[in-house]
Amino acid sequence: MPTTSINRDQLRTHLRRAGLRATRARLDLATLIFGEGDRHFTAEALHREAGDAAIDVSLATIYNTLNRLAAVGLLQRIVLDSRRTYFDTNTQPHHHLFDEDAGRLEDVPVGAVELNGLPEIPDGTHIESVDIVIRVRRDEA
Amino acid sequence: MPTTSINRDQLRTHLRRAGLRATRARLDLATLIFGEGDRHFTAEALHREAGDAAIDVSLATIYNTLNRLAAVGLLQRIVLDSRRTYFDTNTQPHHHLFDEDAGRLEDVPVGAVELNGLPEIPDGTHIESVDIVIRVRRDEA
DNA sequence: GTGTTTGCAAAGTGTTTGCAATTTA
DNA sequence: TAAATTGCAAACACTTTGCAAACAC
Repeated sequence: MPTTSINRDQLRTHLRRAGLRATRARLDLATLIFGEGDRHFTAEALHREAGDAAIDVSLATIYNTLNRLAAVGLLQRIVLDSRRTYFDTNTQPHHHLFDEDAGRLEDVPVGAVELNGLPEIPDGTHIESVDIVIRVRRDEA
Repeated sequence: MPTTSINRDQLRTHLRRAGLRATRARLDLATLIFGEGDRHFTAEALHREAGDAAIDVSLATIYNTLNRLAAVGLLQRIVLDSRRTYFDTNTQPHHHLFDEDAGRLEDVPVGAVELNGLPEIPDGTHIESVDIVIRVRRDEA
């Protein structure tokens, strides 16, 4: 039994701690989402995956759940373009590498990028996040 | 007369060089867009601004024009969230600071951020861009 | 003249919302 | 039982597209 597997009780606890009711839909989705290490996915992809796993959840509930999980910090939202919003189970600070042609998103550990010095920020504000996205494309043939 | 002002002939040349026909709509829009130094704006904002300036251009043409200008490198596109796509007249490498509460986008000169080392990128790909967005929020009262 | 661009309205996407029915605690 | 959540369909905001008329070169 892999150490990464998570059982329903643990998920239930996770949800409760985050102030969310442990409904069937959320437990089912959480199993998919947090079942196996770090992952990136879109709402649409998760919906498809749920369907394949015979988990019957509406797209509205997918969005509802993802938004809540993101709001409580259990997921990170990454917007790549006006058509693609990904969710990331890795909520530690890190960056992203996006393959525009394959539409694939990968984590880049913070260590791989050294960032020195940040600009002045406006008075009365604080930094919420520093998002770095490295976009790559397939070389021309 | 400020040195930043650009006249129609210069704009006409810019467009031609980029392989775009210098139509009335494009010249009018280019005047707004490139008329006064670096700026950030959304398609919607530009449409409103055009209306205010008695420039009669449809939203479809705004998008069409912005997309072409971005495609030929005269504008940079910046996606901040799934609802907001900004265009930036500054096409030099630089980063962005986004005030989430005010919805305001500012340039951050490359010099203000020192980026050392980038991750390995997949074989057969090249880096298209490295986008850094620093998101700030108003401090709680 | 010929190919490009425009404007309109209509179609698309991805996401959110209103609300009654259901489920959770 | 009260409050939260679900599912559906309808609404949304932003963006793109099809096509005939207008225009640039």
